Amino acid sequence: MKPELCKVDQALGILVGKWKPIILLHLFNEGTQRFSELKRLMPEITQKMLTKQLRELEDEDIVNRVVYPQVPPKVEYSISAYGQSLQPVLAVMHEWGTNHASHIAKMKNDYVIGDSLVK
Amino acid sequence: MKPELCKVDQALGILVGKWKPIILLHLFNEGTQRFSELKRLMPEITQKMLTKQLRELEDEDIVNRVVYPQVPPKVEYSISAYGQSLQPVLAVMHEWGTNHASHIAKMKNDYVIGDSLVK
DNA sequence: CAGGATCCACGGTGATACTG
DNA sequence: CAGTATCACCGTGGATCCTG
Repeated sequence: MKPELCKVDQALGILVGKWKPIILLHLFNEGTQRFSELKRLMPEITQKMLTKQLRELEDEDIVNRVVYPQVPPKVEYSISAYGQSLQPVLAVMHEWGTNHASHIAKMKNDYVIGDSLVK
Repeated sequence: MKPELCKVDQALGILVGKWKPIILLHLFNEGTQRFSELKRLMPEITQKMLTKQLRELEDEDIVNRVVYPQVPPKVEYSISAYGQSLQPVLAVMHEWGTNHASHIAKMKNDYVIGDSLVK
């Protein structure tokens, strides 16, 4: 079987990107946001990256981009109607991810205790 | 909020890798497999990549690696007890991914029809 | 059989500067 | 304000050869 035929990769494809999950989280939680508001919510992201990741999400019809023709410019981003369908997916991943973090922590801890040695 | 704090990234982290989803799919569907069997199931993967991705999944306690001390070597891989917890996650992603593929196809199709122009 | 070791190409990401 | 343009780095993945 070829990797392209694995549908999991379809979902993975739109989520992969250093900032995409956090961008989606903000749009889901805080609702419609302007470009500058998203930037303020994620101080470490560069404008270039924010633009790029938003464009990619827009191309996949996950987010809506609304431009107000005025000066200074105003652009609002929001989760599209179709994008709402991602919510359960993100919820499952978030839940599993939360548990996984503690699972790995516990594994390492057990090892240290059993070995009586750090590192 | 820092991207590292997004738990979705935890799940993403263990799934990201060109061959990981397909490897997991085979281990879930076909059960325990030898290294060479996995290689045969995925003719396009290189030995280096198969080894690397399996090691990473093993490090996350998703797959078990059992070495039989014999000549020639025999190594079997399987989904770990903990790794089973990934099944619902993959199922949701697979389902969403399947629908997404047709959604995007439909979008492009609508565009072509509405515009009466190809490309 | 199941890797390990190298070398290399490519794309994603970041820093910075500029613009309508 | 909301981008675009350019340059540079680095990790992922691939090709190839070697080994217990």
